[in-house]
Amino acid sequence: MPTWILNQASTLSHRLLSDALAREGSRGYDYRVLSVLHEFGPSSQASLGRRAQMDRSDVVATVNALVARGFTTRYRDPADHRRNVIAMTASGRKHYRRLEGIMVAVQDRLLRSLEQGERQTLMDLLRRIVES
Amino acid sequence: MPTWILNQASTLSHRLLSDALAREGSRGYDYRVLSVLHEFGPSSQASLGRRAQMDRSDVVATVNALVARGFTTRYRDPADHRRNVIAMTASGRKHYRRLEGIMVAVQDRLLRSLEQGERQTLMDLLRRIVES
DNA sequence: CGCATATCAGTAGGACTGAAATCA
DNA sequence: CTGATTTCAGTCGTACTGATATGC
Repeated sequence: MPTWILNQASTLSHRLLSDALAREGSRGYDYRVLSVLHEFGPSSQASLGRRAQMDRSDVVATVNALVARGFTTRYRDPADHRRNVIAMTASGRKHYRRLEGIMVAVQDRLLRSLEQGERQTLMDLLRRIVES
Repeated sequence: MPTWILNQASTLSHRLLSDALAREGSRGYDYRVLSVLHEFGPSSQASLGRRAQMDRSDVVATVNALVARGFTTRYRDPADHRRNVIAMTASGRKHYRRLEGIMVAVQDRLLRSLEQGERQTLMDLLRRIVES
């Protein structure tokens, strides 16, 4: 069944990913938050959640951990006191680059049995499912 | 990223599936165990686990629930006292048929934006990833 | 003995909920 | 007031581990 094979592929992907990220002491949520910060710069937690498609409460926990490790800062937004501004530190950027490398390697490991064109096709089909 | 879009598709699939199964008071594990029993007949818990790709301890919990609802029986295997024999009851078969219908409907819902040939292609690509 | 099986207790990460407090 | 934001304390289903007991 499609749902079953999809689940198996996703489980494999998740295992490869979290094993690899764990070697840097990180998990999926860490990478997702850092990559949004990399792409969009300093952001409120709510916007991190929207862009990384994470729940608000998971953003809190993830940012707690990132701040504790010195990878991001968190301060109240002077222009809107409801918001926190989360920003990457230099060491956070370094950590993000390491995670980026890991991510690229994992993509290749996951898709190694497919040709370039097939990888494109797969992405296209999955995207259409998600966007339906 | 492939891992990301794959994860999104799988999350959508999982949501459709568990919402639909929940309407019959079941979860994914229930269906997986019942479908193995349907295909292979009475089985030990270890073989259920191997065939449904479930952990031994999750099989225990799932069979507990299925027995409690009268969908399967569990008795010691007279030929090998280490084993339990798990078998579907009549009401279990009826329940399984309901779940089957739900599963088929969910596949169609999930893949509704793809043509028949594209569904085949997708399955083929995913299978090759899993089998790599 | 080694190995397979079943059970229990517990862990881990991800997705999510409800309620409370703060403030634009 | 309404609505957005942050935080806390949980739940849920899935996947998995370690230890124990039993019996081939």
